[in-house]
Amino acid sequence: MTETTARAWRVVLDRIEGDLLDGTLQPGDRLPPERELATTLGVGRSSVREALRVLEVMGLIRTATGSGPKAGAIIIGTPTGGLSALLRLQVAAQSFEIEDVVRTRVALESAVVETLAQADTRDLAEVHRLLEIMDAAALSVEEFVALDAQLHLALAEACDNGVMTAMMAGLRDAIEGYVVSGTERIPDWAEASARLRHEHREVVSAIELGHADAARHLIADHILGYFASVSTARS
Amino acid sequence: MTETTARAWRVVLDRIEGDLLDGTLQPGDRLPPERELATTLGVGRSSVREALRVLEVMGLIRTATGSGPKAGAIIIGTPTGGLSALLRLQVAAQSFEIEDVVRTRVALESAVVETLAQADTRDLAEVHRLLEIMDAAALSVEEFVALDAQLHLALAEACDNGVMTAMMAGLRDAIEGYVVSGTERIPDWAEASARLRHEHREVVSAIELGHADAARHLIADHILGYFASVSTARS
DNA sequence: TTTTGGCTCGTGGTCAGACCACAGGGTATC
DNA sequence: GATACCCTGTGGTCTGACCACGAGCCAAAA
Repeated sequence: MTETTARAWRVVLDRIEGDLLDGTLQPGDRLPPERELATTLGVGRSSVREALRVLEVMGLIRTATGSGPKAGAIIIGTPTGGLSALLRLQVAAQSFEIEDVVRTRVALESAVVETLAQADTRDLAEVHRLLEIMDAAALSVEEFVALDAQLHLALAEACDNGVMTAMMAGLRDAIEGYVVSGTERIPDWAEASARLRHEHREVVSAIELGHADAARHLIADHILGYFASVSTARS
Repeated sequence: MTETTARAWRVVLDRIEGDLLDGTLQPGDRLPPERELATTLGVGRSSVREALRVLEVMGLIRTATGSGPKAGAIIIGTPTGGLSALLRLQVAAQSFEIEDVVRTRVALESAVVETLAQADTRDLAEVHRLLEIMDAAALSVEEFVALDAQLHLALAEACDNGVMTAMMAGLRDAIEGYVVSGTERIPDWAEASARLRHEHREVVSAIELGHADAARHLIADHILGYFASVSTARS
């Protein structure tokens, strides 16, 4: 009864979600061609495309033109991009406060470092590699910020939790512009970056010593401290 | 030059995001009509619609037919729905593990209760209301699960952090099906629900006593305990 | 004058058809 | 046997058309 009122693209979306849930569609599979989906579901091709567009932006499918096995719409699982886009847009639309994003990052990263500190084994090779790079070279502000993002992301990835990794990346992305523009308010960048690098190493040390609580507080102070220094003068 | 390679709908999406960022578009504003956007940006109306569909699913706009001030596409900020849809789909596509979702919930809710416990003032009226309801009535499993979701969400809302609230709601939504079907594996539901209710009250007590660490551990055990009891036999 | 009924118009929702660009595979040619 | 060509299937896009809906307007009726 409500099927007639349901919008056509939602029919397509629900169908695909259903096929995903019951295993009809698996990661790596190809979706039927748009034209076929349209006739199968009794909707127009444009409605199918609207649904596919949503799936694409959310990182569920990848589309390619041409022919062959690599063409068409293929189920993938790259949640990071979609999460980033969503959070970025919500920040742009002012439905998310920067402060709330930062506090959420603190919550997630505290859990990350706590988990890492309590783990029996951990692979921090990438983290150490980034620490070295950030110390070695004379970096521009933009390069430093980019590496910093990579470092925090590497910590999340070491945790081997796809959800947390994706969320951290998304949250970071959402406030990327704010972080970059915020560096302008820091009077002595050389000193600030030295302090940030030192805090990074302290966090990693705490993790490797298994000091979970210390790591939690260090990372929280690290993040909050940076944003406090950046938001001194509120416009 | 790359404008020809950039896909048309992305042009629309980028334009709207830009207008959002520089304040040309504000929450509550109406977007130009689809046909006007199409001619303005030099793309087809279908491409405009694909972009608007993405914005709608992400919770950034609300569309309505008809005429008058309430019609058209209006900027809103309801990130919860979009986040839920995204996480739900990623879980369906098996790019998110249930276990990772649960652990992320633990991380966020730990932070929530810690923040509440450390706060000078807090409004837990809704939380207490839900606690009463869950104790008073003889609830079906579905009702109990729904109320439990509301309770956890109420805690997040008491924290006054839009990002965390949206994420918690989304994470909970994503595994809703799993939670409901998991109740079947619990042999003695009456005993289990009594225990869950008791744990809820313990958490709230710890918050109100200002015992931040205790609250953190209680909520973590509460969530992890439930999922451990539900996933005894892995298929 | 006031009310009421229908009319018009602008909006999103949908569909059908057409064309293009692209990539792979098959086929004819050298 | 190797190469160049065309054929086919795919997504990407545009155009035009129609529908449903809702608000505002205007004329006819009370």
